[in-house]
Amino acid sequence: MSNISSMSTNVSAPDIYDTKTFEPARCVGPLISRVRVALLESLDRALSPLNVTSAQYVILSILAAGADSASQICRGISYDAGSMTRMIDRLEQRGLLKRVRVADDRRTVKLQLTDEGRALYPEMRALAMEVINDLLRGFTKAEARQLEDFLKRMLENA
Amino acid sequence: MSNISSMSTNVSAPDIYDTKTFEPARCVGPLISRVRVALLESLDRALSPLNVTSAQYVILSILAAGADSASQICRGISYDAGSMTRMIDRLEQRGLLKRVRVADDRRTVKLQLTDEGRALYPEMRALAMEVINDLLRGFTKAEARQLEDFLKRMLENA
DNA sequence: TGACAGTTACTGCCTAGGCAGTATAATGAC
DNA sequence: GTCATTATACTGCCTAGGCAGTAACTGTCA
Repeated sequence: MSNISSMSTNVSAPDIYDTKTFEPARCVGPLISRVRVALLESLDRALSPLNVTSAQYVILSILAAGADSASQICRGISYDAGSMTRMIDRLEQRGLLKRVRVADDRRTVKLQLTDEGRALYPEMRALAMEVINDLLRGFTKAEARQLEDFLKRMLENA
Repeated sequence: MSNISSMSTNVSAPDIYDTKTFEPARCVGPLISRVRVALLESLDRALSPLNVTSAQYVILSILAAGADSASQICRGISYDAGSMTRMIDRLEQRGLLKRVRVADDRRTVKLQLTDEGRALYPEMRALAMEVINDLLRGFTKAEARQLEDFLKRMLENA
């Protein structure tokens, strides 16, 4: 069976779960939620020596990936703009980043890592990588790439 | 490359991500979080006509799967016991379940679906199934089983 | 140019989960 | 049989995200 619609018959792939056998508590939904919880718990534990939470790390990693404004980050990860304001407050208070008003668009505040943020980020990144590698223990690289592919396809379907 | 350690050399599978190429914002971590958000958003949208939230549905589905006490559910999904008390309050107020004190262990309260809960649950289940099937659009059944397997293996690693 | 819509950041309010502490009941050790 | 330990549910407090409303600002278009 192919998951690609036939050009001649236009049939689509069958539904994965059917009414007779669908077990809500055992399908991919709860699995994804539980994996996420496990991941965040490990991440918080790993980052705690640096006095950084997993949520803070997420923001910093997006910043490090090139984003530089609050709204940009919010769009990128569907994060609430109000929460983002307060998250930035905390990160600023923690000394990891700073707000910089820019002249060409006085609505936006540019976000920049402080010296401490720049110094600490590689450590966070290394710890996070360790956590994820550990969660993927026993996976071949091909399997991991396939998992990424599955998740991306689910996102495209949403 | 095999993901099974060789018996003679005892080498383990290589790490999935390495320091040089690891991109925190593009690895499985954020993907899982985003898929979860997308899933819950769709679920909430689908269940809203029934006046049930995705969080409430989750509890009911575990109840329907055989669990019958609060602590049992909390253990099953790593849910906070204090939050569970209030969640049950809401579900009771919504008329979907009821607390039943039992004689053999007077600490526990048994949770039972009300008539309305029993009547409504199949509809919730059908809607949830639709949401997940939609998220898995284009997947073959083999791919979906493999995704489940990947997630279970990650949970075992945690 | 000036009204108007869209964007950005922020604030107040609400909800919900996490954590710590408590009361009651059951269990186990001795 | 009594006392300590554990289990269960609950409560208060805190934190953080979602939503709605606001103010400042930009860009557009009549």
